[in-house]
Formats: sequence, structure tokens, C-alpha cells
Amino acid sequence: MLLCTLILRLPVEKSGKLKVTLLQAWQVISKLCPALLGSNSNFYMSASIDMLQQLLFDLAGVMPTDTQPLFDMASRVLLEAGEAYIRTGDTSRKLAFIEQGIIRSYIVKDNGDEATLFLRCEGQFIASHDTIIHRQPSRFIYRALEPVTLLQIDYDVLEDILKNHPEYEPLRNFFLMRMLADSLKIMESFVTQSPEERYRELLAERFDLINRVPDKYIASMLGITPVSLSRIRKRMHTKGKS
Amino acid sequence: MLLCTLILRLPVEKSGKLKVTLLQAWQVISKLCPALLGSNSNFYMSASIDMLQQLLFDLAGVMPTDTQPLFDMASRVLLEAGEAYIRTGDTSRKLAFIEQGIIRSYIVKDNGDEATLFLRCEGQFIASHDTIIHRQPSRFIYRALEPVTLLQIDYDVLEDILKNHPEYEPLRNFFLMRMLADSLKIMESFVTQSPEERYRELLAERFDLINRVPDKYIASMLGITPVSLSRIRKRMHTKGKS
DNA sequence: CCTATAAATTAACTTTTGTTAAGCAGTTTG
DNA sequence: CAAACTGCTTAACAAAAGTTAATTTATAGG
Repeated sequence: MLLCTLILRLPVEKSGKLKVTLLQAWQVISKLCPALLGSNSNFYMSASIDMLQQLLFDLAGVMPTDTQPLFDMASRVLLEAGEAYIRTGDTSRKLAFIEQGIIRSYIVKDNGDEATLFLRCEGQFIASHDTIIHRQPSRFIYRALEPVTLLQIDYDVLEDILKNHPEYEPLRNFFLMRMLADSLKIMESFVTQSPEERYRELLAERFDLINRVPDKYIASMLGITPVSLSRIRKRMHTKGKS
Repeated sequence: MLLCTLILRLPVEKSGKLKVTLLQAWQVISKLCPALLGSNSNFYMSASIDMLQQLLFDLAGVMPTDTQPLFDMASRVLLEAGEAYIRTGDTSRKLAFIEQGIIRSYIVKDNGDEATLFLRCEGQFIASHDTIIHRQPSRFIYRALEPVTLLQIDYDVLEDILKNHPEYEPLRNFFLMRMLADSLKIMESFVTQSPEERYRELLAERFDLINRVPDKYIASMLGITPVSLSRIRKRMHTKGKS
């Protein structure tokens, strides 16, 4: 029972009965026992270049065969677990689509503590916002928490392509809108919810993330310390049975 | 002395000596006594249509005389103090540039409390993000805190214009980037700073705002209660003389 | 298999915030 | 002018979060 609590990061009743949905259980099992799903299967659905091409077609009606100029300029980047993708002081204007893995974006504060701004996984975009938006060296570090596969393009190169291929412009808008939507949602959560409520929401909406990432990064992203997150989880186990 | 404290929202030493810069003092005086500056002068610099045209020229090299199709579709909107610009449930996809005044964007929580997402003033954009990004009825209310002048355009109309005038596309990117930059900065402040530090920063960077807006909205935007903000300010007066 | 290391928990204590309610000052309204 | 109202402050108490440090629990390496 205790083992389950630690791995599942879920409330466990005093009786020892787990309160998990079938989907959640399957997710955990498939992670622990990949063999169950066949040798080459991968539980975490990886996002492919096809998704982006489909997206571009849906957004702008550009046929996948016509998007070669764009994807010719993109390159696939592989990162090892723990490897830094962007470091403090970098001036590159990298923009990437995560095909597989998790990237953590964080800043080192004056007192030496790290503050995690966000955790992004497959199907999401990451962008060096200091360099792209403000044209200043990055104050943030982007680091792979798992082996990561990226589809990367430099924002300057993208801008060049867009000059000759304005038909791809909807892709840039989609990227910006999606980044904006994410940020606004997080902003909203900070002014409307308590840390505990934010954690409950994360548990409900990004359950997979909680199981793949150390709690201390989750805590930091919620704006609290790991000690506080541990207490929140204890309160959730004992009292609120939701 | 007490009067000064209330109006200036600034630390007052026990001796009664005000700790304000010349600029700050002038700002307050000019607000209290507009007559000092002449009958038609306006201290808060209003942002004009010229600024937008200049911006478009800087960004894309489009001559101001060529931007008529764009500005023909924009309309000037006047709001009284306290008037709602966008209400809960609205489906319009309004996008506006604030020429004059302050707009507060807030949401009414389940318990009836209001949570302020942001306060925007002259020179900034506001946009109904629920309708524009998610195409869902607005959960937020946008309300004028002062008499407001807006330069408004519907996002759908803007998109139509952009189909025929792709040369204005940089304006949309600028707008999205700026909204994103603002959101990211606020997100960053929530994970790296305490409420007191966020208030100090607001005091340093948006001093004008603090004097034009009731504290309770500032508190809400910082993610705390008005009572807590009052205590923070008290701590700042007595202890930290910074 | 044992040890070193990192992550999470727990505890004790301090600080801060939330909550509720009372009071005060300034403004508006009848 | 008095009364109602709004916004800010203060107080008292409860709840939550920060801090530091010790302990337990995995994970990784030899």
C-alpha cells in the first residue's frame, strides 16, 4: 500500500484501497512494465512531424507536400536526460516542438534557489522567450528531464521563411496564441486559486506530468516549497477525500 | 502628513518627512492640480493613433498613409468611469488599444469574490482572450476604472483585413508578443517572488498605477487579500526603509 | 550487497497570510 | 447636514507557508 502511494502520487484511503481510475492505473502500470505493451511500444504518445503538418493544413489549408521549405529548415535535436538545451546567457533564438520527453524551464534566483517557470512535454512548444521576445541573453535554463526529441528551428530563420512564404503565417500565430493561452491560464490560477487548489488541478489535468517529474519541480512551479507541497499532499490524503 | 500617506501610497518617515522623488511628487501634484499645467494639459500621456502608425512603420516599413484600410475599420470607443466594456458571457472578439484611462480585467469566483487578472492603461492592448483564443464566451469582465478612450477593432475584422493586407501581419505579431511578454513576466514574478517583493516591484515599475487604482485591486492582482497588502505596506513603513 | 546520493517526509518553530469583524476617513447621496 | 457607502486600517485568531534540520525512502554506483 505504501509503495502505491509513493509511485502513484494519489490519495490512498486508510483502508488501503486505491482511488484511481482505470486510465490512471493503466498509465502507471504501462510505465512500470513496458513489456506489457510490447517491446517497442511507447506509452507516452510521441508527437510527430505529421501532427505539425496536419496542423498547418487545418489552420491554413497548406498541403503537407507544400510545407517542405519549412521543414527543410527544421532540424531534429536529441537531448540526454539531464542535458541543458538552453543555458543562462545563450543568445540563440531557438523555437522547438517537443516530439518526446519533458523540458523544464527554470531560473536561478539571487539566493541560489531555482524557480521552475514551466514543464513542457510532447506536443507542446518551447521557446527561448528572453531572446525571441526581448532580444536579450536568456536568464532561463531549459533542461531535459528525460531523453528528449525536438523539432527545432531558429526564430530568425522562421522569419526569413515567412517573408517568402506568408502562407505559413498561421503557424506562427498558432504558436504565439498557444504560448499566450498557457501563460494566461497559469496567471489566472495564481490570482484565483490557493496552492492546494492549483495542485489538485494539476493532478486532474496533467496527471502524467506528476508521475514523471520530481515533486520539487512541481512545487516550484506552483510557487511553493517542496515541504509545503508535501504537507498539502498529506492533508489531501487524510482529510479531503476528493 | 496622514493625508500625504493616503494619497501618495508611499512610506512616510516617523518624522513626517516624505520619501518621494521629484518626479513622483510632480506626478501627484499635477494630478491633484491640473490647473498648474494649463487648462488642456493632461499629465497622463495619452497614447494616440499616431503611436500605432509609427509602430507599424517601425515594424514593417508601412507608410502611415498606407494604413488607412486598417484604421478605417477601427473605431474609437468612449467609456465612462465604472462602465463595463466586456461582460461575462460576451462573445464579441474585441481587441483594443488604450488611448486613455485604465481597464481592469477580473473574474467572479464561485464564492462571489472577484479576482483581478490585470490592470491595463494607456499605450497597452487589451483583448477578450476567452473569445479570441478559445472561441468561448468571456468568463472575464473588463471594466473602466476611469473615463477611457479606446481604439477598437474586432479580431475577426482584423483577420479579414490581414488576408488582403499581409503587410500588416507584423502588427498582429507585435500585439501577441507583447501580450505574451506581459503574461510571462507576471508568471515569473509568481514563482520567483514573495507578495511583498511583487508589491515593491509594482511600486518601482508602475508607480502611476498604484496612485490611480484602489489598493484592493492591486492586492487581488498580486494574489493576496487587501488586508494582507495593508500589512505589507505597514511593514514597509516601519521596518525596511527601502 | 552495501554504500553514497537524491528526493520526499516529518517535526519544531517562525513568519506570513486568510478570515472576520470593528473602526476610521473620505465621499456620495438624499 | 446627516446618513449611507466605500476603501483602508487594525486587531484577534486560525490556517497555511517558509525555514532548518533530522529521518526515511528510493535510486545509483561500486
